[in-house]
Amino acid sequence: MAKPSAPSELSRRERQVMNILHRRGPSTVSEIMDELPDPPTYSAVRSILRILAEKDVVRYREDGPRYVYIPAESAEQSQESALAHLVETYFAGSTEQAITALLRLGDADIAEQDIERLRAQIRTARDGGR
Amino acid sequence: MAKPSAPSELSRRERQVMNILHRRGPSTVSEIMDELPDPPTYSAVRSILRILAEKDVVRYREDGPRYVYIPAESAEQSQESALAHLVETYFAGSTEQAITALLRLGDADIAEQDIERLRAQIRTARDGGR
DNA sequence: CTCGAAGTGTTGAAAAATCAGCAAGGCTGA
DNA sequence: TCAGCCTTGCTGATTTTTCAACACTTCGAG
Repeated sequence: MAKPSAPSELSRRERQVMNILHRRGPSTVSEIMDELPDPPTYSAVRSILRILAEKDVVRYREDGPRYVYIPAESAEQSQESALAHLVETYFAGSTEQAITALLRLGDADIAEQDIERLRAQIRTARDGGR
Repeated sequence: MAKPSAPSELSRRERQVMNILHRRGPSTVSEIMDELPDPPTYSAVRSILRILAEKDVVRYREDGPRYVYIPAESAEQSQESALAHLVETYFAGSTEQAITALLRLGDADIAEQDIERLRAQIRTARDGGR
């Protein structure tokens, strides 16, 4: 049944819509349209959603008078594959480097030595876990 | 001078090429072509690279007889913006949740209690840094 | 020197994506 | 009730993306 295929297979607008759905969770056409950059008409947004539904990457259910769209993959699956792809693409597969960068991003004021300490502890935890 | 604009502005093929560049670092046209899924002809890949260069998202330098392409943004900048976007899109802006997920991804054998301990320490480090 | 392999520059056409318009149905509040 | 508003179903055209072909240059082997 047509696996969701790689995310890189989605077009630009399709990806924008999927990002919105991942960020917001269940959303109506209007809500999606409001968040799109350079928003096209209502009809155009609906066309994109129709295509995404055909590709089985979104599902929808009726909620009273309108449709509510959600990603077909579970949030956990999406998070996992997105993280895996990012680590592979930007950090040469090093989860540790990614975590370090994330720590800096989360709070730029963390002292360097604290980061070093955390990295060491992460390493220890990993070795211990093996 | 035309800032690189959002990555979501890139088309599908353009994005695929950028991912390859981020992963491999400096690459020739042939190398990029080899890594593309459903690789088109040499000419087609060159066209994409030409457009990316016009958009100022890649640069190239001559290396002997051929061109070597690299992303215009520094690796650090790219990592940072990619992480920020991912945290925002998939983790509701919570760096902590993202780190937790990353720990699980990196080594599924880490014991739950170890993860909890790390999370607590991260929180402590963050509060201390403020 | 001559030939072939490997690159690049450019152009234009095929394919895909994007978008808007129109008709019709249902809900809501006056 | 019924008028206005919001939504969906459908269709076709415009714009963008994607791709391949051709001509020219450079480098190195024989």
